[in-house]
This record gives sequence, C-alpha cells and structure tokens, in this order.
Amino acid sequence: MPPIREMLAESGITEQQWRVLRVLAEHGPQDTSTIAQRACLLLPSLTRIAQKMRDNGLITLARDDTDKRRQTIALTKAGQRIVDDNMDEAAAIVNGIKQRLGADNYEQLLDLLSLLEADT
Amino acid sequence: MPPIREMLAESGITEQQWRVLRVLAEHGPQDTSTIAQRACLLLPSLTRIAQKMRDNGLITLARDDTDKRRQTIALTKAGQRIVDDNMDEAAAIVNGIKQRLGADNYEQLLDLLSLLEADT
DNA sequence: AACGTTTCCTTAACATGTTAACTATGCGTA
DNA sequence: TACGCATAGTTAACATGTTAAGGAAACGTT
Repeated sequence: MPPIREMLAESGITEQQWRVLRVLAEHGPQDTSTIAQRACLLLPSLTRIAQKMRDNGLITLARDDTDKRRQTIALTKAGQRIVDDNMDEAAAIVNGIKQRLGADNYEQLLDLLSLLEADT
Repeated sequence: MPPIREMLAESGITEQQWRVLRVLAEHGPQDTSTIAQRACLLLPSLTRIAQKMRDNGLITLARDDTDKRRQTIALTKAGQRIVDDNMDEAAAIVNGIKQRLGADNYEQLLDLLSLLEADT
C-alpha cells in the first residue's frame, strides 16, 4: 500500500507497526500472540517490531502476573496519538480503493481472500 | 504458499527464485527489468537474487551488446532441471487450491486482484 | 562534440519474512 | 514431588521488501 506507507512515513512508522497500533487501539492491551494473529505477523517479526516500538515509546511491554510466559503489550499516549493522527486519512485511502473497485467487487474480494486463507 | 515452499526447499531455492526460473523457462532469456516485472520483484531484490542464482549455477548473466546498460539473464541446464523437476507438482498444488475454492471463485479472485493492482 | 536528461542496473541501509533452535514457564500425571 | 510435555516468547541466520543514492550507458538537443 504505497499511499498508506507514504502517510505513515511522516509519523516515522511502518505498515506493520501501524497494524500493531491499530490492533491495540481497537482491542486494548493484549499478549504478543494475540496481536500477531490480529495484525497478520509472525511471532519472530513481532518480537523485533515490539522491541523497536517500545524503544520508540509507542508501546509498553509487561510480563503477565498470572502466566509469566506471557507478555502483555499496551499503547502509550504517544502510540495512541499516532493512531488518532492517521486514522481518518487511512480510512479515506481505503475508501478510495473501495470506490475505484466498486463496493460489490470490494466486498467480494474480501470474501474470496478470507476463503482462500481458511486453510481447511 | 507453504506447500510450494516446502516443495522448493528440496531443491534448495525460494519462492522468489522459483518465479525467476519459471519466467525464464516460459519467455526465454530476458533483461533484468523484464524479469522483475514478470516475477513481481523489485529491481534491488532481483539484483541480489540473480547474483545468488548465478553463484549457485542456476542462471547466467551477460551484458547486452547493443545496450551495455542491460543485463541479459538466461537459464542454465541446472536451472532448467529444477523447473522440470518441480513444474508438475507446482501445477498440482495450484490445482488443489482451485478445486478447494471452486473454479468460479478462483477465476473471480484472479480478476479482482488484477483489477486491484491496475493502478488507474 | 558537449551538455543535460533519461534509462538500466547496482549498492547501501534498514525493516520484515521465514524457519529452526532455544529458554522459561505452566500443566498434567505417575 | 518429579517427570514429561505443551505453550509463549525469544534469538539467530539467512532471504527478501523497500527506499534512497549512485554509476554507467544511451539519447536528444544545441
């Protein structure tokens, strides 16, 4: 998504980091594996990405108290701000694509893609 | 495509290298930019990939005589052999996906994807 | 011929994709 | 409790994705 990347470059983040931020904004604090699944990232990638995002002050990492294997990730104010600053424009970009394809084609494409990745 | 990757791992190549081999097998010797477009690879990626494939004896690189900026890439026998050894199984894997989705859905998905990347 | 511009490719730098090996923790059970 | 096993993350190593900058050759114009 070149237009999305171009937008995010101004905030200094990548598409993958953006997906992580959005998932956190939508579902609240979560463990690493849940984020990986929701943001379509493999765990090793997310491990690196999360470390960078923590170093950049966008998220916090904390061990879960009841299960010390789990890492709970949460948004910081700086991270929330990037979401707020870009959400509208991101929606507009997606909407532009939807318009170009036509609403019916757009929905159909999403359906077929989810069918494709339904492994069974 | 996990099943494709699993198949190719036995020949010691990646999905991207496989696409380069297939494009060369289908269209014959070509310059780098043409391959990049046909194999859906960016030029910097293809530059590295081609160097590795040459080092591994799968392709040859040669400067074009009429235009010395151009690099002409061609299959070696070893490269052709990997194509021959895997083409049938690759086709079977694709066919399996087609069956699972249904022929109509499969065609429709391809159509929608080409519509999506038709930038205009 | 000389110049500016474009084209083809390469290199560099950083980020992610992908697989395998590894650590730590939790869990079930003998 | 001790053992065996499963789960959650991490690390490592290599390959590719992505953008920007650079180098060489071709091209058009003066």
